[in-house]
Amino acid sequence: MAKGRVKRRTRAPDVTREKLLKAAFEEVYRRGFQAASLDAILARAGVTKGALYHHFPDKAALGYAVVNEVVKGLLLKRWLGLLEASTADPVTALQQVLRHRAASLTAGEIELGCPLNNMAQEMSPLDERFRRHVDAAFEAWRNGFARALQRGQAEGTVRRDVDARKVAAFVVAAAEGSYGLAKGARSASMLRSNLEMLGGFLEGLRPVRKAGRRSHRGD
Amino acid sequence: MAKGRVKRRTRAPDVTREKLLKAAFEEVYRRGFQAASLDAILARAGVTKGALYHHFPDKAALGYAVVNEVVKGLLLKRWLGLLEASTADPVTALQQVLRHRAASLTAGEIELGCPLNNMAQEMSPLDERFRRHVDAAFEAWRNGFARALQRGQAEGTVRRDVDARKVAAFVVAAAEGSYGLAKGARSASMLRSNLEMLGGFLEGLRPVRKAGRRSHRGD
DNA sequence: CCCCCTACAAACCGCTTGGTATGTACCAAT
DNA sequence: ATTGGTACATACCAAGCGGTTTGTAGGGGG
Repeated sequence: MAKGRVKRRTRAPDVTREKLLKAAFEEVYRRGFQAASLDAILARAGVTKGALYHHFPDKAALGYAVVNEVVKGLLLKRWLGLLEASTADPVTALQQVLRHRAASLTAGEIELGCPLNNMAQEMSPLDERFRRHVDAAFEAWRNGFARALQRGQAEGTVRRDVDARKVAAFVVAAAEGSYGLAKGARSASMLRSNLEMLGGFLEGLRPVRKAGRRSHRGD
Repeated sequence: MAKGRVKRRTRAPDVTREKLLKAAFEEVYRRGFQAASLDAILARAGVTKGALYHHFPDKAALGYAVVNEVVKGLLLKRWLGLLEASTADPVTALQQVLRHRAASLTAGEIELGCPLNNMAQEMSPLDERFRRHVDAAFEAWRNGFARALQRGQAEGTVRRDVDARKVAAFVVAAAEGSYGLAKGARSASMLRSNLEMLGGFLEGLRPVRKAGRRSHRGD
């Protein structure tokens, strides 16, 4: 055969690794993890199997890395970034986050839903390590909300008779459920409506400042 | 048995069809639709490919039938059966449904989540017909809740300043999200806590009475 | 009785899959 | 200049996939 050079670009293993992670994320986001083809990922990344199996022992490890190094950061940025930067009380700040999410929806987000939730629903029952990686990301999310609420409780802007961690878990669940339903219905308006409702629920977390306490549970 | 015949059981095409649907449901529920192997389904059903492809044109059609003839009915029975049978006001009835769901959780439900939601999340972006079948089931669910709330609005047991359909969608979303998060966290207590929170949210749907509150006690 | 269509069983097929084996260009250390 | 490990590319493989083809037992209608 001829001497034809195959122009091997200068070595940059970390760049290759990130190209793999990005391509894997995109493919997994569209097709799901199990249905995501390694060949499709490699084509998208512009590398070959040699590169993949040099950086990752197998497909599962690539999936774990996608969760830890791509999806987790993306989610925390989206849901905690604005929250932790805000100086408002946590209820208001959370409502701002919800409104900002509702205002900046993309078509892809409606169609494909939340990448973390997708992987959670698909892989949690099938791969315990997958489940733990995903749950760690969810826990970070819940903790971010819980810390904000606890701060509000300390500052007196959030009712003290609620369990901040339980409320945080509920808010995350309601948000994920809303994304999921909207994805199934292909309806951005349904998602917006649900996020608005969730904001209304948060309103009930503000302390009641009328004289005397009201009990929501009968006598 | 001198003859050693391969006892071909008497013809019962509808029985065969239901065995296929049941087996397909179980396999899809565990592995997801795409990862569900036809061979595994057939082994579970105790029939062969000839039977499958006699009753269904392809794998997708089997999936649609599972949604329409298995999952949809299961879901509506679980979430609307008790609701529509109840004579209480819709808020109370919905709270009863949530409590009943929380009380009758199985280990499999925690591990595998909601079968309809699983299929919705996996297949909605990949197959438009799948999405429509799934969405029809979700719509029936939302409509069931919405009708109950509208009845309550007509009877004066539910606030009239809320959009019953939007509230219904939110409740379904919150419930599904709760199942999903609990599945990822493998936590029955988290699911129960979330369902309880959702019940608390429903409490806010009761009409506000300026002079004292309603003190009608049921059960 | 004899059809003959229904309701399967069994064998088979092309293709894709995740994973491996092997070869080689790059580059820092010697 | 030689070496040697790193960072890939290429070719290959067995297994499993959804789907098709072919054969045939069952049983109601004539």
